[in-house]
Amino acid sequence: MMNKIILKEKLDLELSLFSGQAFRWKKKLNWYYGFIDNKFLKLRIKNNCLEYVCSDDWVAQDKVYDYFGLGIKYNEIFENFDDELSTVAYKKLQGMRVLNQDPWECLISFIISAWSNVPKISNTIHLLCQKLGYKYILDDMVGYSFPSPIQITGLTESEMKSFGMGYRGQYVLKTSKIIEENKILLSDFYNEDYFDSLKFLLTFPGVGDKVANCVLIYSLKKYNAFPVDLWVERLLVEDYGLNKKMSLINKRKWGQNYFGKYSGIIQHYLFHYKRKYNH
DNA sequence: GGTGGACCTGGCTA
DNA sequence: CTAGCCAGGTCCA
Repeated sequence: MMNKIILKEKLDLELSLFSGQAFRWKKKLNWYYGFIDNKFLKLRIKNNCLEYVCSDDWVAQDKVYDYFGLGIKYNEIFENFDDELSTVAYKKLQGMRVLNQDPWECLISFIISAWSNVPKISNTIHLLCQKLGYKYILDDMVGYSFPSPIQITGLTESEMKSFGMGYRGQYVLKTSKIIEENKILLSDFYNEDYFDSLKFLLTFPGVGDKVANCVLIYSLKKYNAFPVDLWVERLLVEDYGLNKKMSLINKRKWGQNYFGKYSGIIQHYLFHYKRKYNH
């Protein structure tokens, strides 16, 4: 059954799903296949509507709406912020939304992402899901749900290695154990502020300032989170005149201070713009 | 508190 | 085809 959401905000699925914030979406014949609220579905844009079809389980409209953060008015954010490069990036990448992904999947995905590259990250996550996830079928596409913490704790080191996790395998295992043993619900951090959430995320092995800020901006709605990766660092030095030697944390703080309340959303535009157009 | 190396591994490019 | 470089960083000394 087809579901429709009328769009008031601009939404570009290609840019939103393939700008390096999510790693598991697949495109086929104008449909984008993936998981929202842990259920397999497909999406497309048609006549200013976001259309989606679920596989087995129903996905509520507000979950899809929320996944793309459609309640946030990007026009206001960028119009109220007078900065040349941000404006250029915004115009060039209109419709790119910062996603609100599942925090657990996001945490593990970004631990895996450290010092790696997107094709490899996607492949590793895919192998993990294929091994443990629940299998869904929609049309001729197969999807595997993201495994729970307790499922991951059951894996052996050699299995982790076979997914291509490298040294990150230990981090993923340990983090899963901590979450499982302490019955931690990452969704509780929707109600905590940025600083407390950051402090807590940093206690997990394999989670440093960059990964923590990714989890905060791409899943926990902390819109002032500001991940400083290689690209953003280059951008801050080359385009905003920061001293190369400034520490990563101070670069992050500078970004949050300069770009303001929605610095994380602006960051994502600048990040993708820099990577795509301005090597 | 801040700094410099080491680090699994596969994709990518010469 | 193969070598060598590089990648959405983190940890530890």
